[in-house]
Amino acid sequence: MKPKQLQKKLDRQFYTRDLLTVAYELLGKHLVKKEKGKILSGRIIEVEAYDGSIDEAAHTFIGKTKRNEIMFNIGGYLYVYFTYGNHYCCNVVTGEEGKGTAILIRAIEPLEGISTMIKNRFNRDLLNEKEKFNLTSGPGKVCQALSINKSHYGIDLTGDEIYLIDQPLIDKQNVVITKRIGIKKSVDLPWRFYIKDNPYVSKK
DNA sequence: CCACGGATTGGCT
DNA sequence: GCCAATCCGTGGA
Repeated sequence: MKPKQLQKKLDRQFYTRDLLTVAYELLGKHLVKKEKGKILSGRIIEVEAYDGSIDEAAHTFIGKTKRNEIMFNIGGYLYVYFTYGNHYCCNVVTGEEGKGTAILIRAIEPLEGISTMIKNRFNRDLLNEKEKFNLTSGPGKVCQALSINKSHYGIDLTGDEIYLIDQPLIDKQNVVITKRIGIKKSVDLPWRFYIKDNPYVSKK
């Protein structure tokens, strides 16, 4: 890790650009969560883009509701939703105000605060070999490991609690662009981006 | 008020 | 690979 003063937080301008551009560029960036002085962070390995204007799988396809309203903000806010009765998933809102676009963070590679993430995920202090890559290899897992829940809905990512740190993408030649998974509508849009061969990529 | 299904996960076959 | 768990948001009556 670089010393703190050399780290550059991604700013509003980064998030307000085109959905797919931001989705691609999120790969390799560091996601940071601060809570009670503890820092939890990881490198973004896998994302999916959602655009309510043309994409039936997006939560904003039905228009603005109380649940999805933050997705219509200008880029740089956190959209957290609850699903399947158990899981939270977090998204980065992108674009200009009113677009209804966001990017689901599907997997990260743990960097800082790993022991806390283990505790958050499994309520234990140690992992067996099988669990090592099970820590943050899915959208629900990422939120559980970082303790992200509905209380973080709408957080401004240019603030100090949850934010992203700029990093060069060292796997540029290893980015895979393919169809999204776990959805039933608009299944053919190639809006899933991940780093090939990284062990934290979620299933398939 | 009620019915339905989901941007998932983990356990079992 | 298959499937149940679990509950809230959404839409229709």
